[in-house]
Amino acid sequence: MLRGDITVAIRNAVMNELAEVGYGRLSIEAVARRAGVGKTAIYRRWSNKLEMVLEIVSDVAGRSVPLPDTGSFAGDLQLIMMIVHRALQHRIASQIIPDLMAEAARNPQIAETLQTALRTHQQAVGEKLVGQAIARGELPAGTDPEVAVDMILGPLYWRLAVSRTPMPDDYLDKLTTAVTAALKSTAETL
Amino acid sequence: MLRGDITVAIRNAVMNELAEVGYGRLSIEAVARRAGVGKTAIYRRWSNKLEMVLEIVSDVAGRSVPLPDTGSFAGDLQLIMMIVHRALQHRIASQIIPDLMAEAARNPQIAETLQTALRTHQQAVGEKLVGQAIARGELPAGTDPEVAVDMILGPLYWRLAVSRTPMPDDYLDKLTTAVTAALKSTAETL
DNA sequence: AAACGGCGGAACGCAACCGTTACGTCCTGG
DNA sequence: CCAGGACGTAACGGTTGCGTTCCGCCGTTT
Repeated sequence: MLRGDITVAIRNAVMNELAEVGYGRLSIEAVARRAGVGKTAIYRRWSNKLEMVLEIVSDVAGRSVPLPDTGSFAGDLQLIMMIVHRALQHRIASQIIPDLMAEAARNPQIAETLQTALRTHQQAVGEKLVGQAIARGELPAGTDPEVAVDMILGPLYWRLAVSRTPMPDDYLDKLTTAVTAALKSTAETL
Repeated sequence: MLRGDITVAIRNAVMNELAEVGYGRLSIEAVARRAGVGKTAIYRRWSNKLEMVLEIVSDVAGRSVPLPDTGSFAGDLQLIMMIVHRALQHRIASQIIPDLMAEAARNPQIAETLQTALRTHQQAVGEKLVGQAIARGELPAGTDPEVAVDMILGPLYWRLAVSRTPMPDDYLDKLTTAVTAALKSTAETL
């Protein structure tokens, strides 16, 4: 019975408000103002700020990225890099994600939500990527998917969401090369 | 004329409060309460929350890490990894840093402070590290110090401050090996 | 001994937000 | 045509924090 267009307006308002002021300073009243909506409309849908944000964010984050399978490890890696690169370049995402990550460090409920929304999927992609590459003989058998995920996401995240330094055109290529070399080397130490 | 012991109490309170609730929710009153101090004592030293936090944080962050020179690239790298690892494992640091980084994305003044306090120094370390390694012939001449810094800090930061997954004993070793291999490869693509 | 000044404590007026309630409007379905 | 329900608006009492002011205490300095 709740009107869909209003729910959409609220969802958008939450995302934008989250990007602008962060979770800590997000207020229901500001969301209502921004959405052009009464507070009542919000409280009719969620019972408080945390529940509202978690539901909305996990819904957005849950839209899963397809597992890559381009036929070669280099192709898969490049694809993932580009997807993450695009995602982290979105103004809203690049504001919200670090903010929620920081918040997750002190709020177990947020942590758990992000965990299930992101990490589970992340892990699956990592394992598939590495598994395929090993099967094709492109990576040594002992390669650790966990390290792989860190090596792939870490530098990109650092650069785009933390350091926020402008990224030269050839940067992504360099990074792809570097990560490939890095992963090939990890198993050799065993 | 301001009493030093009280200044210290306030500084500690700010750091702890920052770790617990984050910048967004940090309140002067809570700091005063925590430090066992009147609000007046705080306003006598700083004129508002932002100024207070910036002064205190940049003071702490400014304590510079010595430039590494162990004689070999592998040694330098391992040393840096361990230093960063230790730093990011501190309860307070691992809470405050992501929080301020997120805050910096929307507050230019915070961004600038962190920039001068961290990035400048970071860059110097990166350039020295890579420069030494190139001089020794351990890295190819075209190696990009910027990529190097991202490859070194990115995965560690991701793991310790974002993902917060427990770290196996051999993880640092694996990472060191991987990063070394990664950096050796980057110049080859030129 | 007296003056100075930082100190904690308490209270100030102001603003924002919380979560709830009451009201009047509008749209929809029976 | 009428009932129901979601809507926006407005107000509620309560809480929290701001930045300021005034007080009385107490250790230093002179």
